[in-house]
Amino acid sequence: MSLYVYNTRTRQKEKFEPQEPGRVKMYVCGPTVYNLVHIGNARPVVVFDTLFRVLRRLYNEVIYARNITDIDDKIMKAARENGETIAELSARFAAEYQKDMAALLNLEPTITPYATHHIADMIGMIEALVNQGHAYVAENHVLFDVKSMEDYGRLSNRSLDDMLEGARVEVAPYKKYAGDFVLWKPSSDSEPGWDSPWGRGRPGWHIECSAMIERHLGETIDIHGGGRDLIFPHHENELAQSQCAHGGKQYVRYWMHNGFINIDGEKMSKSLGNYRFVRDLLAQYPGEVIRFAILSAHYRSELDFSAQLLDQSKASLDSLYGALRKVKNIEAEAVTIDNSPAFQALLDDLNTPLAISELHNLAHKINKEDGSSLAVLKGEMQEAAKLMGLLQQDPDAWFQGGAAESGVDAAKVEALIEERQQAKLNKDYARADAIRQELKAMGVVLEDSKQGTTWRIEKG
RNA sequence: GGCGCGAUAGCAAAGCGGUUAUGCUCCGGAUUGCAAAUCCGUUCAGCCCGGUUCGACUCCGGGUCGCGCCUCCA
Repeated sequence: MSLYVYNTRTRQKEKFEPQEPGRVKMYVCGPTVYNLVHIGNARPVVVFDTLFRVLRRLYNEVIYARNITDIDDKIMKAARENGETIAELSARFAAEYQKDMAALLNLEPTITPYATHHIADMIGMIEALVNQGHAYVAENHVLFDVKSMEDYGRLSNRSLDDMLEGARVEVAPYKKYAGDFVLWKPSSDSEPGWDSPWGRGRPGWHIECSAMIERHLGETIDIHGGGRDLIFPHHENELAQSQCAHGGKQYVRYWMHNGFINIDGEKMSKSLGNYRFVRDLLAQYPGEVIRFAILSAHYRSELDFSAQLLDQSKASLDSLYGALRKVKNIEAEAVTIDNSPAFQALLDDLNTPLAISELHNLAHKINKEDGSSLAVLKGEMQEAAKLMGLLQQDPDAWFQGGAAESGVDAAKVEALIEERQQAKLNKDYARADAIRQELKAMGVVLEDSKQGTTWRIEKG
């Protein structure tokens, strides 16, 4: 029973073994908080939350850090436009982010470090790099000297010369070499800044993650995750900084990167104006549906987000919760899912689509069978689903969820069901059907069964 | 220009060198006072061209098409 993960560094699936037995250290790049987060920001969170759940099942101790970037030029710009400080703005959006991530049923990470709380750590690391000849000062900037590192470019599998050929950005004149990147940059009097050996300024993008990892997790961590686009330059540069600051010591053992989310077949971008904010999606779909949609494709694939995907996800969850509703009065047996196909699928580089299909298989068995096996099946299904953060609510709550928002009065529905029950007993089927129609008009569907009549909100 | 990814049925999406993926949808049947849910069954696959093999959706080569990254975008 071992976990296998695809390691970006080696470009193959590898057996996962933590550096310290029984203790896993994982870091995932969180958002820059200058706005509400979009669905693309949510994918790594959901994916690595699932990994976090799997790891916790396998190891005694899992330390999971997910940062908040609260100093950045985009934050400065947004704050200036709003007439507030970067602290106010970033605190506001960090809170909104936490709210959205909770709505998507993500667990709290063990640690949520903030960049601005680690300025001193960053300065310390930059000093170490300067002292060791891996960084230099030029025009109040401190730059990392990529040529001072033997195998810079290894993670993203590119040579320095290749990178520069396609570069789309002008090279700043103070750089010794075009590939050098900023560790520290000066701030004007009107810009946020911190005192440093190189004058008042602020950190470059990459140094925060390196410094926060060093502070909270140590020099070598097991897993570092994030979106595929972070491989270069962000993670390549993090790796360079940390490894050089630590005398060549390995920084990350397993690099994991999730694929992008597209919207109706197109990349999300400002120019296309097709950003999908999690907040807006949550107004239309339960968080569990959005989470299910994210997990319905393998994390390394691209995922096309569309209304159809969400509707299908909703339908699939209906089907799964339908089975759980059947056994809602049966106490689930505490089972070990070590050998369950769903768990095995997750151990194979987080194959969530396959794991979900196993959930369907279990649901199918529950629907079909009766008797003592149901308690075991229910236990297995709920345990497996829990590893993905799915199917943890009461089935009736699922089906009747959003009743209040849809303007449906549950008490009234119950009363009408009661009246219809009487009508049926009196063989007054005309009245019974009229009630069904009345409820249907309200968006309520009745389902008769041997155990009685249940109701649910019809998809709107 | 460099590096990399993908192409599976109406839609979404996996595993697998030979045996049903799975879900949604469509169609037929069972069940139901009616319906829903459920069950049973059926139809619909693997971009193109070669090669390896007894056998390829699965391995190899070539092509076509689509996509991503190449300094602050998850």
